[in-house]
Amino acid sequence: MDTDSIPEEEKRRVKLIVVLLVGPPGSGKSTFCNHVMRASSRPWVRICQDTINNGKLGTRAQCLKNAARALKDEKSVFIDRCNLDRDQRAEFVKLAVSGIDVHAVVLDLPAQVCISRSVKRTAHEGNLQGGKAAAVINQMLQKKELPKLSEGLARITFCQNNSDVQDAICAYSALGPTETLPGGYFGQKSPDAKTQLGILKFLKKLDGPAYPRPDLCCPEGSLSNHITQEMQTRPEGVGHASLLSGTHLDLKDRKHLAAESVGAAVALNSIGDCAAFDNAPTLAFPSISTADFQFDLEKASEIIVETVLEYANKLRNFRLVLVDLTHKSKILSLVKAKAAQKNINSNKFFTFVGDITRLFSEGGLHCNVIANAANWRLKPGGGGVNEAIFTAAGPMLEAATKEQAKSLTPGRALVVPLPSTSPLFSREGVTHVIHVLGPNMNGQRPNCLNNNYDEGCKVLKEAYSSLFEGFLSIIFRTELMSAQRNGKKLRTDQPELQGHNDKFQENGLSSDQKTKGAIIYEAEKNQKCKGYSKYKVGLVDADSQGGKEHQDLECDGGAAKGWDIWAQSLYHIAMHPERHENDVLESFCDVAVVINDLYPKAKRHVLVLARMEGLDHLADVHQEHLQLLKIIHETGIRWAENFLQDDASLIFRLGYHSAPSMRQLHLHVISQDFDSVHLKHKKHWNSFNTAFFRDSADVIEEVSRNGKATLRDDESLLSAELRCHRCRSAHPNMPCLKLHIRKCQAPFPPPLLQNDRLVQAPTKASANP
DNA sequence: GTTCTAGAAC
DNA sequence: GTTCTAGAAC
Repeated sequence: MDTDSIPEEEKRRVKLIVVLLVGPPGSGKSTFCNHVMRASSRPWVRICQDTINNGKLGTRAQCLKNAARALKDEKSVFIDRCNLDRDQRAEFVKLAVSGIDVHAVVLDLPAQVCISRSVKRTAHEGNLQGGKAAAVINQMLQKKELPKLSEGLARITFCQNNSDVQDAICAYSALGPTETLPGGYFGQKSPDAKTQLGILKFLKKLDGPAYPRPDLCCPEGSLSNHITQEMQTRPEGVGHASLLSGTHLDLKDRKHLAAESVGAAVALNSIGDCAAFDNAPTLAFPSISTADFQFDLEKASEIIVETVLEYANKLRNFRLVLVDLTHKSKILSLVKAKAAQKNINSNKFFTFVGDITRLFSEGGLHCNVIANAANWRLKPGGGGVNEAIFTAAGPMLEAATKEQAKSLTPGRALVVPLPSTSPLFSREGVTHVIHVLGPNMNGQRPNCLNNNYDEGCKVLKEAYSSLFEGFLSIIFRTELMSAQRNGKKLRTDQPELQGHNDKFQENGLSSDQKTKGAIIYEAEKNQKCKGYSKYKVGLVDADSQGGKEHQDLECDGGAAKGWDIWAQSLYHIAMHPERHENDVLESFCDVAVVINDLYPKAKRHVLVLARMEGLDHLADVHQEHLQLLKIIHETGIRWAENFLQDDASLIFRLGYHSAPSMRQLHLHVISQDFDSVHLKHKKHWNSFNTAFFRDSADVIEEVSRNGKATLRDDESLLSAELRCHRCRSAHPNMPCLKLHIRKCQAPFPPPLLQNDRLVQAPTKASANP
């Protein structure tokens, strides 16, 4: 974005950032910068010492000079050099003056990875390639000194694998010109480590707030034993978090904070699995209705665990944290016990003792969303969590809330994006507050249910479902905003879809976090449906979707569910893209994965896989997956457009097979030349050129309107006569058809030219209305 | 999803 | 001889 296009008043608020990339050659520093710069709406300058001198190696002084010049031009800066030790970083840290933050992004990938990348390079800017790379990198890593906040850095993000890198790219890509990221340590790494430390070592050596590992259950007996022993000797109320935050913190100055695994029975598969959740979107929530509203604790804990269980498998990478101020909290013990019984994944759900308004600053637990046990008037005061949150957030929370709704009914949740000026945002990294109103059993408070627990349990369940739905929708909207920031808008002129777009723009992480439309989340009342993001704009009546034949989307943990082994390869790639690095073209913000079709049926044919359990095929798609469908669509469009840059003569169609052979929802992005040796059978042709193929834009429209897509999976479509997709002429067999389509240049049938079903180069599109 | 095979149809 | 189809195996 050109700074000239930023309005004057905005310009004054532009928040500049200097990001020092820290990592040896081959760690992906330049790639990181390029990804962010391509996707970001903020102006960036990449300063690379390897090329700064007219394309040749330059000096640190030149880098500094260029950085200062870029900042003067109100451009944020990437310092793309190794920056491996403190001295190398020091001069750049001095660029931090008023209004300019200096961050570090540490690309701490295994040395072998960096060496292997460097060895393979053929055109590295610094001419470090081939065999000498290994020696140089090993030498450099000997001197590595991980950065610390005390050097003067405002934020340090540690990336230890590709997934961490992707997350960091997303975080920086999503930053508008006036935004910044919360300060502190992100990711987990002891700044004192020279090499990858054993996990216990690095947990004990953190020198500042970092994510604690409350959920730590190590498969190796030695570690868990060690921790158990330490817990036995620590002062009461001081849990893992304090232990993990290490010896540099004065425990006396801290409130007693304890993070506790609620699923201790579940051992993690590997330490890597723990790390995957460190940067996951996290919702911290208090127990609803059990304090002032005097709801029965036993029943409440049952409902919490039951609802968490339903949501825990809906998305791969997020965390839910039940928070209470006191270690002796009965509700925490009850929930802990019940969650352990149910074997809930302790990465995704755990309890935490602490002040919900100071989880990061005092407990090192970063939660980007917190829930408020609100009152029906959505007003501050009244003590408890409500008063604490309104006080900590400042008056802007009341104003932001008021803009959205004046009151809340029991069982509902209201998502309020927090203005970036709020201390909760800047200090704790909280981007949204979700107000929740639970059922009341206290005669001294409004809407008392007089011990009617049939109704009470129903309402409490709705309250938690609404809360979790609100949280998941924030994740989806954030992903979508990120997609839109890539400079592409959803390709649809459907008024209904446009409306959804507007909603996202209003309620996503906009630069000033302002919102207009109110989104009230309500639980799906039909217990048969386990959908999770049904939302409506404005204050709406709670109505049931009643009678809809929703499928149970519960996760099966990877079981075949009737799919043969050969049909599961896409599923495995979607669930574990890190294990298929050679196949994965792009992993988009943990939501979608792009791969080449193994047997492409055209010159260009890629698949966009949904990274969500339980979405085996189009039949599993419902209203709650709308955002995901849009992200997949957007990703597909982006790939089509990339291909068009290479070959403007191509035309793409995006869609789903009504009844795919392979498990895991996947979007086909396929060029319409159908020029491929793999296109052999009638079934191949008809699966892309009859109603069996459902255009992505139509699917989105149908799901948005009807909550599901129309499927045309009758076998007769696949065995229908062969017809050219352009001129509709019939052909006796595949060779004849293939001969014909090679030369047929007839315009596409009118239905294909509507609703953006075809993606083509702009000049072609205008010539082919 | 693919490959392979056998037999039918042309 | 070539193409198509269906079924089995993976």
